[in-house]
Amino acid sequence: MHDHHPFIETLRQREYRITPQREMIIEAVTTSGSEHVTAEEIFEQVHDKSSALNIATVYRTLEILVEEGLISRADLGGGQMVYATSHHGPHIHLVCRYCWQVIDADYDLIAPFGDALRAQYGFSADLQHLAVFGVCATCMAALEE
Amino acid sequence: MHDHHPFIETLRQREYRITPQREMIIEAVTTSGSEHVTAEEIFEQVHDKSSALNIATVYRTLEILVEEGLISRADLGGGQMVYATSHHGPHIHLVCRYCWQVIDADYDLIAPFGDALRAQYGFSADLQHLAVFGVCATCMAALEE
DNA sequence: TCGCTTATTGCGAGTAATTGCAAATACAAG
DNA sequence: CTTGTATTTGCAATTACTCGCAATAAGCGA
Repeated sequence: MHDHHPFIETLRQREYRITPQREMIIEAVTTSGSEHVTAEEIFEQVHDKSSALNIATVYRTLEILVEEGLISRADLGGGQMVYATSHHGPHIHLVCRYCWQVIDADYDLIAPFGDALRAQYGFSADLQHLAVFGVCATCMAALEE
Repeated sequence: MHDHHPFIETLRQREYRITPQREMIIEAVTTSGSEHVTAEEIFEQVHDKSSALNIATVYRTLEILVEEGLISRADLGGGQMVYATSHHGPHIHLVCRYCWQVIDADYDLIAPFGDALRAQYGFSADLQHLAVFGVCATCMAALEE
């Protein structure tokens, strides 16, 4: 019983059933070269190898992985959610709503805010993969000209 | 040529054309009793009085109002975006991803984060109507039991 | 190994929001 | 008031995602 991937082992321990679909999706999401993947990209990557997969299953599996804290999801505004494995470490995305450029910002900037929410409201905010919308320096300069 | 609503006047000054549809949508979004409205609610409210309106026009008009800074939009996670007029004042929504309860939090908590982003990255973040996802105190207690 | 139970999948329908394009119309100029 | 034209609208198609339900199959015990 050798499972090849720690995510599989974690899911098994938490009493999820290990299906070929889930194995393929986990394989795809964790071996992706880029930092962020969309559900559609995962679907295509897996579908190339095996046609036994439905897009709804991709969404449902990613949902489980997010709930179990193995991956994180962010809305970068391009009309699709993006997913990242948690071992990339917490980070913030600053998304410009004019040029759609994404700037990666230091997580430490938002950490005090998370602490304050926990202290004041008992609320544990998901800030490890936060997307913040706004206007970047370049576009701001262009607007003010 | 008396326009009744400051938003109309602002749009006219910025060289948008004033159509009956835009007037009705602005009327609906600003006279709504509740703090947040959805595009669908606005559409229904206006459609009751005049059938000359399409849902796509509602979305396009709201988009303009957001871009012009007259209203703000937030994704509270229920599958629908909610809109609020800016004069309600800045506020944060803490959305629990288990029970979907929404807690209104003090804007002052997030203000230092916005300042830091501006200082360090020249990025002007839209934080005046931010939705933050996480787990509320009640659900957290239930999970840890 | 063979069933049994229950989680999971695939499929199709449904939802909120966006977009391309032709028809309609706001508004300025004559 | 009429005309010209660029903007805006309505419509239909499309996208990203979700959901209900019947069929399938994972994992357990015998």
